[in-house]
Amino acid sequence: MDKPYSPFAADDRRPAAILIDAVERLGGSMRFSRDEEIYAQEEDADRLYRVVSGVVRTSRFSADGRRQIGSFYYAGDLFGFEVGSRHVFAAEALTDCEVRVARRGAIALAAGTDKIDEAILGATQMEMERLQAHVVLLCRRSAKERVGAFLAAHARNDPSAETELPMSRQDMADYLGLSMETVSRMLTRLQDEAIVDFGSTRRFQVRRWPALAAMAA
Amino acid sequence: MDKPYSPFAADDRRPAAILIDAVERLGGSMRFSRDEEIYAQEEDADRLYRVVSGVVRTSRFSADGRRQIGSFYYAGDLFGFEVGSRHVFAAEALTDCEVRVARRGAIALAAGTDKIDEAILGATQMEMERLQAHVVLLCRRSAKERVGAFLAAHARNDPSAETELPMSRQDMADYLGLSMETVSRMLTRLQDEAIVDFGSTRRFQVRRWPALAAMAA
DNA sequence: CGGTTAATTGAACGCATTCAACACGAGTGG
DNA sequence: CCACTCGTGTTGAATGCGTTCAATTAACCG
Repeated sequence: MDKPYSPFAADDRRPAAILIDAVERLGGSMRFSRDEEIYAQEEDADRLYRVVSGVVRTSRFSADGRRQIGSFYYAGDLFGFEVGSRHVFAAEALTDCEVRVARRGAIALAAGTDKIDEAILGATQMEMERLQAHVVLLCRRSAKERVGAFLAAHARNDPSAETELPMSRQDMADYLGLSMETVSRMLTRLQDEAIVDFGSTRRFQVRRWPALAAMAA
Repeated sequence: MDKPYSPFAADDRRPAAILIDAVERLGGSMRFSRDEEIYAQEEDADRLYRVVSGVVRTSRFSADGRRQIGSFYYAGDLFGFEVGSRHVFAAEALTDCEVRVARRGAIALAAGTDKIDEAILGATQMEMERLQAHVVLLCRRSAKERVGAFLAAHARNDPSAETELPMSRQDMADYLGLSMETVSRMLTRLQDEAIVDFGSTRRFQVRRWPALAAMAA
């Protein structure tokens, strides 16, 4: 099993091992093209998903049309268990992607109900940790810090390499609770301060990791 | 068992029934006076708690000293299971209160590991729903809407009765991601618009429920 | 009562938004 | 190969919302 990479996951991913395994063995493979819906807001949440390749985005529209991005999921990540019996967020393919899907019932049969509950609990708690960190980020941090933290999360696996951002500025904005323009401004500012260096609009290189990492804390 | 009241809980609290029961039967009773710590940030999370009387607040200090309030828990609410093995938030008595406490291990022995995992999973998912709603609130809503939603959540059980707010303006501010002054200003504004009516600083009556409820959506 | 903390109000500031114009890149067709 | 277009991203200027700092008032508790 290849080591999963996710900028948003907590470091310890052990509890999910059994789920990853089960989805891998019992799941069917599906392909989605860019912007295609994987599941809808309010849809029954009786499946577990794992990204094989590409990137998935979860989002939610409020009554007034404002969009909130829940998270981004990368190759190796599990998703679709964020909440109770119905999905609060919809999931869409951010890029063309391949996803493995397994019914919860099938996993429970194969692994035992207690095992799956324990594993889902572990995975859910990791997700919750991320959410709590996100609340703090949104509540207590400036636009520059939010954007910096976002870049740091994406670069953290290999800060010396060039990092690709698969999502649009609008996606970043809707995740960070900012306007697209502010995201753009903060990016140029981080660039002006020689903290990062954007080769193209969606590729960047970290110049001063300590300064960037400090924003993620 | 009296019906639990919590302004922040999701409507369906069924999954937690077994936990409530277990904590009730196996737990010991503890009393805390105002502002006393129930458990600390980073402390081991091997216990489950249930509020018998009074109000509990969970909070977290970041490195730079800024405080974030996680949630408030009222009589009947379970808390202490927000996340993995260590508490991310600390818990304090907001008012003098009585709390029942049980070790997870004891509950598992009595109810079976699978049962407790299932129940904790259900409770965790409810907590996550609240967190997701909170993220949307913080990301996408104005100060007035946030304060309105907060009041609506507290008044929703009995919108025609007078509602008491047990927490300070600063607590509200740290929960809503606003400054204390802004909270105060928005409250007077809601009062000026005849949406609510404050008899004293911590007691209010809803005047126009539809207008207030609209902010909670 | 006086002393203390909590809450409100005012004024000035600053950060992020909004609206608008412009730049850039990829793809298309002449 | 260049002109054109469309989507995406950047930049500028003006506005406004929420913060900050400071002063005042209200509630609480001895």
